[in-house]
Amino acid sequence: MDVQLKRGLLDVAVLSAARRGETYGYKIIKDLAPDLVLTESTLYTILKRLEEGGLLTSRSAEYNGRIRKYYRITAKGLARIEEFKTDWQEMLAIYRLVTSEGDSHD
Amino acid sequence: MDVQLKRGLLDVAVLSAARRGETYGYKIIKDLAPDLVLTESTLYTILKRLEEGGLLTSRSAEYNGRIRKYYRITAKGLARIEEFKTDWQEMLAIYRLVTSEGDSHD
DNA sequence: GTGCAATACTTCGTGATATGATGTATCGTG
DNA sequence: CACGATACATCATATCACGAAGTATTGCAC
Repeated sequence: MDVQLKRGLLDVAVLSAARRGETYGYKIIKDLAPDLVLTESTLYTILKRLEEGGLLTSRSAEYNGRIRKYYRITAKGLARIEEFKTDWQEMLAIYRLVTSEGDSHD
Repeated sequence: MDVQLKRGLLDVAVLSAARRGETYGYKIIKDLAPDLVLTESTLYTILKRLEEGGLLTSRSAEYNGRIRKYYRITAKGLARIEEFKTDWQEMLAIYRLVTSEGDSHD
């Protein structure tokens, strides 16, 4: 998929993965995998940004000898998803503009 | 609208503006204006990129004392729009993933 | 006839961001 | 022990949108 197109979905996709309950980076990658492919470096960059922005909170805990950083979505994160829904409507309008075959007006 | 979200549409929106016939920068801005706001610096950057990529061709001509650079879409540009339509289906899948309310409200 | 908005294109600098490469460390399996 | 999977982190790089600033002409109001 086109990188630029993907950009707008990355943040919200990660947020949505955290919406169903506490989760962690490696799991998010696996969970999104069928629909959205992202590498570790991309994901951890996003997680850091979302946490710094207050859209996610985290706690580190040891699990089976490995440290896991568990993320939880905040109210701000949920609000972000709602904003996305509004934005999507604008996206749809542009999508229709782009895909409307020359219906010859003007 | 969210900048990242907009990114994926800019190129194809500009291409679609050129699909209905030869057009030029300033006009594209006005034509897209209701649906998609973009400044001159953004648009001309995009036009340059699209031309360098062979998605548009241009010719400069004087119109009423001012120089206009007319753009025409190429086969490659049209193909890019078709690709976008495919990508959009993937976008839709992710959109549904993001907007599907928690299948169980716990 | 001067000022100002609109038309029209260009270039530069900056900030945001996705991603490959690389590194660290543990666990399970053959 | 070797190796893949699990798990997180950081750095360098390339791409890109956009504000700022510049150049130049037309047309209109005063």
